[in-house]
Amino acid sequence: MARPKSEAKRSAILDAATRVFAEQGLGAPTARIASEAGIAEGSLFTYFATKDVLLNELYLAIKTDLRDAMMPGYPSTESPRDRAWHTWRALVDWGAAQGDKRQVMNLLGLSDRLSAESRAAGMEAFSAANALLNDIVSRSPMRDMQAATAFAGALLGAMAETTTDFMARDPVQASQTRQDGFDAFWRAVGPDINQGEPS
Amino acid sequence: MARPKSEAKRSAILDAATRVFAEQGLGAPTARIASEAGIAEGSLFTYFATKDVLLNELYLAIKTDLRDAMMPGYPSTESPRDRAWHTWRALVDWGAAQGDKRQVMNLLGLSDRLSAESRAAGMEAFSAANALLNDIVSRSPMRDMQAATAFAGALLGAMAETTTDFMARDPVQASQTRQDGFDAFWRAVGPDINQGEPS
Amino acid sequence: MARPKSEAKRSAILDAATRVFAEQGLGAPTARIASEAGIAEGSLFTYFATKDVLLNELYLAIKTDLRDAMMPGYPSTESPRDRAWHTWRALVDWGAAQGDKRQVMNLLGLSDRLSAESRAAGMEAFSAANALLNDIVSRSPMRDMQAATAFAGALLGAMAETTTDFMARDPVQASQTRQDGFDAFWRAVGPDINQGEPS
Amino acid sequence: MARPKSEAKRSAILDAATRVFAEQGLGAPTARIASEAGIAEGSLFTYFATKDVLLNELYLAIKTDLRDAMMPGYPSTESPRDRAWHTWRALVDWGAAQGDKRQVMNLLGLSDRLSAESRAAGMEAFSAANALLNDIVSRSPMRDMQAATAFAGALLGAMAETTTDFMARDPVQASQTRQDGFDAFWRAVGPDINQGEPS
DNA sequence: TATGAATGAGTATTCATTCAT
DNA sequence: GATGAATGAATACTCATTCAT
Repeated sequence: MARPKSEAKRSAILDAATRVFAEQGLGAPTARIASEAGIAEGSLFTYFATKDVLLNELYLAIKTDLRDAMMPGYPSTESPRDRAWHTWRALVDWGAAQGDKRQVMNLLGLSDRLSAESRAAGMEAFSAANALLNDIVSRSPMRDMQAATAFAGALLGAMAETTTDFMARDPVQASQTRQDGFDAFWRAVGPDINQGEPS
Repeated sequence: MARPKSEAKRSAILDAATRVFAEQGLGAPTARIASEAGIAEGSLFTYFATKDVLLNELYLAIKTDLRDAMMPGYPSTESPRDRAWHTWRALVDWGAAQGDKRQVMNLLGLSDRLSAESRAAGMEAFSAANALLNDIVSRSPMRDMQAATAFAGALLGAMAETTTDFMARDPVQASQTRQDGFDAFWRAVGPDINQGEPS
Repeated sequence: MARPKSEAKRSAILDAATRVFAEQGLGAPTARIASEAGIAEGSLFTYFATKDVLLNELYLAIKTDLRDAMMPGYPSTESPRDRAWHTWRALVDWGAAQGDKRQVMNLLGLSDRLSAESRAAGMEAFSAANALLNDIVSRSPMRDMQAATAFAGALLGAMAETTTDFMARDPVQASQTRQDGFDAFWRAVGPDINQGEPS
Repeated sequence: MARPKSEAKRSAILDAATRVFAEQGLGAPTARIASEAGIAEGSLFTYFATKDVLLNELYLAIKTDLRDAMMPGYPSTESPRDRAWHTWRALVDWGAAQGDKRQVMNLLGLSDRLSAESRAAGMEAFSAANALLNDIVSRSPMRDMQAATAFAGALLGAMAETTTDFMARDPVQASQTRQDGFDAFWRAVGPDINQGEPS
């Protein structure tokens, strides 16, 4: 095969797209992304057939990146609270460190150009987190809710998102904010105080 | 010719824009909005000099609408928890009822076409809510945080948003979900149990 | 209405398209046509929504032009041969005078971008000629053929086309060539010599 | 490495081009042709330096193919009418059997991408037919025309083309149509009835 | 003021051709 | 010679904005 498609080039495009979309929104020209990636305008379409394909694959790449950031050091055998803390910390630190990725992930999440398949695939990446949430919710005051686990997951995402915003806004306090955010989350979703042991 | 430009037409444009942006994103053509509003393509620019002006004024209009929805029946003299509940309920019901407005508000919030002034003006609209949050936070475990009130406000917004999503997804359970969401919020931000009185 | 769509501009576009397509083929850029018509690149699409629409409407316009060229002075009450001669002459003179139109009509006729509707509408324009052909064919040696009239019409078109080519190639002999072509056509399709009267 | 470029591959490209151009017009991508021919995109340019070269050589190949189809069994010693009939039959049968080739030949004939040389070379292939036409025309009513032989040749081509169309349209009647077409041709171009012997 | 035609810069995508492997 | 990735000019069509009516 003559000059195989370079994985490095593919990554360069995804990285460039992340930067450019973060700066200019999803309406940014593909030509801008190509030049940012250091390739010719037309070459982008060798790697991603259309802009929509690029958008969808970028979403998956970012979700995968996030998942990979949450795995290392996961304390499977510790208490739910410890595991929740690990997850929270990874989530929030990733968001703070990968500002562009986080922003683009949100942009894509709201966009109508994301296919249902991509959305579903994006969720699948977090089955581990779901198991944890199940565990937590079973002892939570929310335990009787319909769709309690999904709701808890959504709250986790939303509260972590908020926390990340504040960490980015005031980096000096970042580690304290991270803790405060988690405490709030744990109060909201953690074990029922009148019922369970003090976690 | 005291007030030549018709206020009704201005509203029609804002309403049409809300509908069209919700359906097609902020990239939707102004021509589409004009036709949806029942006016000529060019007339839109009599009311809003550029598309960016329209975007910014739409944001303010929606924020104002939301604020107006939260005022009636506000129980100024009741307990913080009652006032918080009123606020929560208004917020979440508005979101559920005004799906398009909520969606467009989020779209605009993420957009880079929103001026800093608009963003600031959007916040100002909620000074009443801020006073309440101040009150709540002073008795909350978060009381020692930097920017505690702002953080609590952001959490309120994020958790209400999440709750609204779930209410829209399962209308049968909506009123229960609304309550569950509030309970979670109150656990997270409400008074410190070891310290304050049960509100 | 503010500045109504100008019929003159529409014609200018069709004329420009005829010239440009004749010179560069149907692949010629719409931008070229617009500039040739003296309007802005985008204005072309005010008059013809897509290039395909332009192609189809151009075909109809040319066919109509041809039909209109064949009507004046049609000797309805004369002998078939006289009527045939009038038709032939009009056809062949139009082709010689309107070289670009003839060429583009052929180009479009072969193109797969012509809709079935356009093709059908293009034929309808020539119902008068068909009546004449019917008349002629009934006395012709071809009278027993399946689809004799259609076949005779196709031969008329093909032979006139050939004749026009030779007239254009040698203008000095044009009027003689026109006559020779007709004579050949009449021998081929005209009345059976062993049977009918010498027309 | 006496003849490194494979003749088989060259033919495969020409065949593929015929099929693809017939289906999609001359604007079809070279990449499509290459893939249809079972070779790599770039390899096509080893055999044909540019697309225009391919177009011109394809034209010649088709013309040659047609000429070769007309040679076998040519009754050199028979009457002009018999020889004409043989020629007509070969021509028309080739057109009916080789629909794609005929169509592409016409497409190319109208195209401005065909060089004058190719056009001339295409004609040369038919010197045998020209001799025959000369013979026929000398006894024809057209005998006094300027360029009579060329005109007769053009009529032959045009009438055969028309006949082929009708044969393709109604295959059941094909052999009858073939005969009817020839009869019309012979009436148009054959010997002068008042003068020559009944051929 | 209202209208909608006119404008032309901007955009995703295609494709003949080149060239590193 | 064969391959197919790389290139960038070219092209149809869109759309915010202007302006003649």
